Amino acid sequence: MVSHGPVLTHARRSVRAHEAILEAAVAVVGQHGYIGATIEAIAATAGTGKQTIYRWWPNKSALFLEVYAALANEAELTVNTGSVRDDLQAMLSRLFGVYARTEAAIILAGLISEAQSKTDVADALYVSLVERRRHLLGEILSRGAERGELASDADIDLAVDMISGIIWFRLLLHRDPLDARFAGRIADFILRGLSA
Amino acid sequence: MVSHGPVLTHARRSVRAHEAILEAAVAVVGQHGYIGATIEAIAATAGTGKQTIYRWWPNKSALFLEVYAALANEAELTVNTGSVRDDLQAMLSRLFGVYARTEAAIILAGLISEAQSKTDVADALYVSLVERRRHLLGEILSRGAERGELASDADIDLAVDMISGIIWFRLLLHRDPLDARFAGRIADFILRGLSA
Amino acid sequence: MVSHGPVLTHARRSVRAHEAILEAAVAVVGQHGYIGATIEAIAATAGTGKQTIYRWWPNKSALFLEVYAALANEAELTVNTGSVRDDLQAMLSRLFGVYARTEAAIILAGLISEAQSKTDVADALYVSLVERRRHLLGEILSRGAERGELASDADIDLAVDMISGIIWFRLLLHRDPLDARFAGRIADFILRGLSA
Amino acid sequence: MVSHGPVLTHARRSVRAHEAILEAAVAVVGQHGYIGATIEAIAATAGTGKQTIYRWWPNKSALFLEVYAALANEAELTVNTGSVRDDLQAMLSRLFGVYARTEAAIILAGLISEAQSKTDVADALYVSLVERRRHLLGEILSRGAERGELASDADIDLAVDMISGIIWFRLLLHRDPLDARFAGRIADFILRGLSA
DNA sequence: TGGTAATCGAGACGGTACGTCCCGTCTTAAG
DNA sequence: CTTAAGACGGGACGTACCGTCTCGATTACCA
Repeated sequence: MVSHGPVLTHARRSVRAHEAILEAAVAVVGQHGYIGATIEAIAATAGTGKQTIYRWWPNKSALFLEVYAALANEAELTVNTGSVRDDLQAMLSRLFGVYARTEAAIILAGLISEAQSKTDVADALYVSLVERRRHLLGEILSRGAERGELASDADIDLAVDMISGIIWFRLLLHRDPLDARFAGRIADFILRGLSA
Repeated sequence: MVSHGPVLTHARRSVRAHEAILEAAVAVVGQHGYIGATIEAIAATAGTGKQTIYRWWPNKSALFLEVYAALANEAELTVNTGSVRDDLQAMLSRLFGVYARTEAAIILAGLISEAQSKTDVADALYVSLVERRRHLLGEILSRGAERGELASDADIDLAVDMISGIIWFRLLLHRDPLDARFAGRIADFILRGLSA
Repeated sequence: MVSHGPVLTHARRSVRAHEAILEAAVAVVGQHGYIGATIEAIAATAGTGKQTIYRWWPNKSALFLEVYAALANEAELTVNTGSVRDDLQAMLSRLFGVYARTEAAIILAGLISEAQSKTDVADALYVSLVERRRHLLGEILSRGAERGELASDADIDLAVDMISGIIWFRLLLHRDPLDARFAGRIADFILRGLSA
Repeated sequence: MVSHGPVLTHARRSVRAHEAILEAAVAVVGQHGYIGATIEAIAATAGTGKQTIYRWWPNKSALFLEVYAALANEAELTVNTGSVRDDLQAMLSRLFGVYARTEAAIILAGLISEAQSKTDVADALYVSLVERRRHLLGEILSRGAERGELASDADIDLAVDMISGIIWFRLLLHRDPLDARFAGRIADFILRGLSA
């Protein structure tokens, strides 16, 4: 006889409500900004009770961390063309597409703001965003180094953060566009910075 | 043309109250974060009435824009050593000092967050921060270009934003330190990126 | 006419749950008062699901009407000593005992309060309480009248309500005690009021 | 130089809001009963913020104690005709009028219910209602005793509570009317009960 | 004696109201 | 005319319960 794990004899999380809440959060943050996105409005938009939100997320940041992850699914950013320049160009273009199409930027800015005074938000953001991004970009650059495209003393770690940094900077100031041409300029600059 | 001078000389803006409010804003934002820094708490901490705050600043962002400007007086960042590397190193070290000693990062993150959905905040931030920083860094790099330290096709504009970007990135994720060594790595990378 | 008897005889009302709920209701009302006695708390105390309560009682007042009836079983108040004074004294003493030992007063006050705005509660209370009490006291006084203990023009109906009234008044203000001595004073006063 | 008492340098209670709240409380309790009379609904009806209610009354019972006092101004019940019967008849008729015209009964029942589990409500109710009523009725009967209308061993204290009791009983069961005829029956019964 | 349907505990759900905090406006009396 | 104080109408907070619902598990009759 085989144990099948814990037996749950009670009603479980409603898929419908869960999805409605995530969608409503996106809609409301788009209309009223991060600070203006109230749990009250999200619940009303989603057609759920407030308690249903609080039951599954301890606070607004936790909800929006999940919303952000759903919007900017960075797992889909992996590329491998055989050239650092092309990899960077492709990956950044794809990333820019996400930011252009979604409310990810507004949410990101709000989360960064909250992270300044809430350690748990900072931790979650670091793990789900910084480390993931470092990993993705690190792989591209490491492969380039192995192929001999980069200088032996290249500061890869710094390059990785510089890419993230310039994107944030442009993204959160939303003046100049994040487009394929900009991706190309970044790739060029980074390659020069990593060459001998 | 004749200057008539002030006519209504009764009880004008109280210097004491003004300063107390700015100081209280810093103190409160340090304790409760940007979102948690309420006008109510600032007024109470400053020992003023709420109305005195609303009389002189239209809203929280306006107040914190002034607080930020007072903390991070970027006018004091001008340097001119005769070498791009030394200029960068010096300027960044000085800037990092400001961020290390003050609540500027928390405030900056809050303002960026609000800028996502409030155009006036975005505008003010752009003028008082991005353009100023671009001007300062632009001067350093332009002088270097004139001296022939940089490649003729160097993407100076991008380099300038990259420097701002990496600083924000590190600053707002507050994990790895912003110190003189890091300033050096940035300077090195940028110089390589701008060379032939 | 043919009785078909029960058709659906599967899984009937759980005696254990029923009793546990009544006991829990008494316990909770004792701790938190009538308004504070929530179905949620009663279910938790009884160790049942909320639905089990709602299955058998339409609302809180219905539940507490049953609880009150179980506590203050007025059927046990019948007496017949052969003297109005002794009957009254005995019956009231017995009644006071119930009120002294149980949470009946708290529940009664809550039901009266709800009866002000809910006709069905008012009706139930009238039938199960006022009429029953009038009947019991009425019998005592009628027997006295037949025996010639009372004046021929005695206002028996008013006397009956006066007895109920003074008890409520004392009971719900819970300052002065409801004891045998008090029962005696009531009996004396009523007898005088009903004499010539 | 004369001290003029404490100097209050701040905004004071709004008469308009205060009155609007009391009136709204009456209106809402009339529509939804005591338990159903929510602070939220009262504030909305009064056109005030909820906080304005909570600023001046700690809870619902405190508010309704004031409302009850305003409705049933028992100070206006004093009478002195020279005869106990006439005094009682007049006073009760006047009191019945108040109860017939206002929501006093619903409020009273709610307060009595809350008094069962909240000592402060019980205390307030006792002082503002029971003692006041005892005093008023006590005076009528005492004067009668001095005039020799009553027996020397008359149980005046009990008579007083009996009058209050019978009124509550009729009032809160709201079946039979509280009218002048009923006032007469009470007066007669009480007089008999207090005679030799 | 096994099938089966109502009942059970548990608790998620859409709601309403709670009592609190803060918003931005206002009123007051003192300077 | 500004100030400190703080009341005001309003909106959102996060929590407690409402009464309804769904979910396996249990129960106890009936075939």
